[in-house]
Amino acid sequence: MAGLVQTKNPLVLNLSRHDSLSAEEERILEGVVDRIDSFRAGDDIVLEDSRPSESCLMLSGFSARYHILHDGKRQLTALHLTGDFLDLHSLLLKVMDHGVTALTDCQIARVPHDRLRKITEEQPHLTRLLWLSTVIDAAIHRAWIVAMGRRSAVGQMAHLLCEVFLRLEAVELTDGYSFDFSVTQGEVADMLGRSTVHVNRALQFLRQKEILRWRGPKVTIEDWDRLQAIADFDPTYLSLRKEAR
Amino acid sequence: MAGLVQTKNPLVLNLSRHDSLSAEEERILEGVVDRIDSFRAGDDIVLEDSRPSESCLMLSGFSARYHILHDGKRQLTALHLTGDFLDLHSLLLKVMDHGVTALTDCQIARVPHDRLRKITEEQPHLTRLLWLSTVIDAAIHRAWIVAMGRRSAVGQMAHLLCEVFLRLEAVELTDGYSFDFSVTQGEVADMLGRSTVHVNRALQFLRQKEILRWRGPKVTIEDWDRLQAIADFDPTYLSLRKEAR
DNA sequence: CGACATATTGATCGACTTCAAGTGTAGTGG
DNA sequence: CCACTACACTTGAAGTCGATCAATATGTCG
Repeated sequence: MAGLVQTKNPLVLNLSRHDSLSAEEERILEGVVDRIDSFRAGDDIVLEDSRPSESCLMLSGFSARYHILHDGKRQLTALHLTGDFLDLHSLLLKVMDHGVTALTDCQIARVPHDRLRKITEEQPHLTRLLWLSTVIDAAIHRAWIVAMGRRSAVGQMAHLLCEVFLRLEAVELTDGYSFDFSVTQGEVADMLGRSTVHVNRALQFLRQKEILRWRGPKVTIEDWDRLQAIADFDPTYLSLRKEAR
Repeated sequence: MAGLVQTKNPLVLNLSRHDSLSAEEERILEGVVDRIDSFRAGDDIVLEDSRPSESCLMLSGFSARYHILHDGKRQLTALHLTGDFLDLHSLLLKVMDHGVTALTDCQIARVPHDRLRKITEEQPHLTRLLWLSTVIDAAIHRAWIVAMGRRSAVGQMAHLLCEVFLRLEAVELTDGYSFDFSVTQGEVADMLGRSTVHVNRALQFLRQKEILRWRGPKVTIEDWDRLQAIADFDPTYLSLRKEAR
């Protein structure tokens, strides 16, 4: 269970990125997590069409929302890393419109819906911050739509890497411009909506231009400015500024 | 101003699609709309990077969220019709990460953020329903991502039409399998992330197979079953069932 | 009618997919 | 320590989908 030890509750860390929390609010969030579960890479964490009675918070690893089409094709619609909720929206949607799969081994904390519901009854400010986290989810969806629709494969790849870097940096999982991102090119292809071969070639392009290194799980951004330029990247949508919400 | 007359407040109609409202809640929603504004096709309703102090609710017409890339390409990331909020998320995001443009002439109701905020302080159930509406937005985003990434142009086109039909039906703007949808093929192209020419050809395919008719603003689905089949369409993500939230 | 936007069509081009090997690299068991 | 296996990554070739370019309708509105 190495790597799990954290000073603060991950939910506190997550929400306090966007606004300050009172001591009282922190106390409440401490009590909201039920138990912790582990998953192996490839496991399903949440099933499509299920009706969860708790939501899942990532403590470590990477997971992704996915859809499978009738012809067997898969599309990932979101990537989750430490601190992210994977299915907070199930509190309101009731029925999952997608599954969630573990891309790497990962640990998640279970947050029972009745406790979240109690927060919505009694803690308006915390409720708004939880709401905010689903709204940021949606902003990321929009950025993906733009990238899929109107960027080249290389631009889209670069955009994803910019996003992942900043999101990991926000939870202190980067080391300079390096970070662990142990997903396969096939999985990246399913995020981008492209073929594995093409993802491979986009990465080769970025490597050959000395913008990126990616050996095994370790990604290093060698030229952040050019990566951003290729991606036409604007980080606004990640809402990484703290302000009163 | 024809067509505006409605028995119920549009916000009541919107939220009561997903759960029942008390008389008290309906009364509160009646008082939440400030004024009504009109826009002409092509107008910007909300600007990217702005910090709105009110959110906009569609009363009539069609509008869309959009992003413009550095090279001038445009991608629409959401389509809004009667009853939809275009920027409810600005209540929490504070800064708009996209613009909203009027695709047709349209009327919108302004809902001041301070009144919405008051609801979040005092009305947990209404707050959850507002939250739900942003969460459905996100579910639609995911459906678009899947369609862009893993469906053919024809499948994607069919999927969009299935979605628009059901959403319009939910607000009683359909007439059997017909509805008004006066957007240009260029605008559809910007929703799908494809070229105008290709959208034209996808539509011709659907027409030639006698699945669809589309003359001027009027769309008629001639074969709903085959349209759904081509789209591989599952309406779950639209959350069109009423249940306790 | 003229002006302008939108829709349609054809031809060409290129990005990306698919298919099919081949090349690591890590893990397993003898 | 060395086969042997299993993935993942890489590469090349061929094919296709969809983009782009360029005309030509068609339609609408003043």
